[in-house]
Amino acid sequence: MSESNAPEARPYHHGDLRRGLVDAARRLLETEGAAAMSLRAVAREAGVSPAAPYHHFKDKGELMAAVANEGWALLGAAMFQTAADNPDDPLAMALTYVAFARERTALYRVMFDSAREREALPFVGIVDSPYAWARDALVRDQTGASTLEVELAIAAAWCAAHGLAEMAGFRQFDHLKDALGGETPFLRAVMTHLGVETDSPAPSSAC
Amino acid sequence: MSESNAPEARPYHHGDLRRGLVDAARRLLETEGAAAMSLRAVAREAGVSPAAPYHHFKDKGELMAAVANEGWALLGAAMFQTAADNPDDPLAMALTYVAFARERTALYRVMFDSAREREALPFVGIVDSPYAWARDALVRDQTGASTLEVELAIAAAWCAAHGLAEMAGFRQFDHLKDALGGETPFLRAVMTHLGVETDSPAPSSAC
DNA sequence: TGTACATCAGTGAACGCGCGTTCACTGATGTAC
DNA sequence: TGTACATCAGTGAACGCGCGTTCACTGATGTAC
Repeated sequence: MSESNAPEARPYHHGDLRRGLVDAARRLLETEGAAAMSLRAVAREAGVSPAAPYHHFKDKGELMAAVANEGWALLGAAMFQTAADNPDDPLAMALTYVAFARERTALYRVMFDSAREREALPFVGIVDSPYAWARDALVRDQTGASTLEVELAIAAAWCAAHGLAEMAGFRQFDHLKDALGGETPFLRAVMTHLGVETDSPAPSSAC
Repeated sequence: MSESNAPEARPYHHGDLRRGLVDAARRLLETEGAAAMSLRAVAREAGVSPAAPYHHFKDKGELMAAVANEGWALLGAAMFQTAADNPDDPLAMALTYVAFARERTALYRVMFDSAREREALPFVGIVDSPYAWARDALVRDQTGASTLEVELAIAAAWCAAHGLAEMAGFRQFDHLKDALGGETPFLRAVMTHLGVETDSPAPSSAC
């Protein structure tokens, strides 16, 4: 009650500045965009001097990497939840992916760029593996499919989701969204077009 | 013969500095990447003082826009050529798109970002319209398809191509490329998976 | 329970840098007479 | 054909800015005795 409504009159020691910096960075990315995300701005946002972050991260790159990891963990958790709620529904998974990327564009860009160099899919090992879930679902659907075919299917779905996530906001598609009754129907329609379907019975080539 | 082999001892007036700046920018994007592409660096690369560009572009943004236009024109020309060489082959078109984006990553990023705000597809009106070609090919394939369905198909193919272009370099896919015998087979496999096919006889829902 | 001291996590001032942009200028070009 | 002059397209120095990073420092914390 009587305490100041300023940001809590932080004591000299922050408590968990590492966490605070990653959160501040995410906040900045969401509100100001990628260009505004300097180390100094992050420190400012966290209410701390420009030199403070160096007690927790070697350099700016290390902070960015931590932000990317955090982002993948968040997305992983969201997809894990979707998988639990909608078993055997690749479309629902894809829509969760796209929605996440659409809602946090700048964060998603940071995540995506960090994935470029990785050996493994970013999900693996971060959260108990939407990748594994996707693989299992596809294996269940397409009995007899080789590992290679399944991995190809996952790669394809991921590409489709990424492409859609980055393009869904294009003005060029406004009239399509209008015609279909909103953004979500548009997203569903495009993903369906690309073969990502609910409960997909895998259109076999022997028709 | 006797002339210096230095960059031609440019006279005081450049001749076509506007053109020179756009080319210099493209060169920088290809060799140094997006981060290195400052207005000053472009002027330097073009062999001109930092103030010179302001006689041809209002500000940095206007130069970037010109570079993006140039890029779309180049890509448009490449796709037009592909269309001429491989009629009725959406897959070939898609592969050309992906190859262009893969070979000039940074330029493609600039182009893509510039497309975000446009009303119309960037191709339209720049080069005699790969978009129109794509539409015609699809209309030919799927007689009776509504305009909306055709436009949805194009949107989907574009998303797929963009996603693949940005992800094809991922380390995660190395073993898939190896297993399939190289990058191109990998690209073909993914695009096929996403329904972009050579001479596509459009898998109808009445199977 | 109290005191000395090592360790940790902050501060704030300073560094050098490259950026976008502006300014007064000057060299080159072309047109009028 | 020659000269005066307006216009255009360059120059180079300067501006203020925010950046990443380093430095010597100091305040807070916890442990040993």
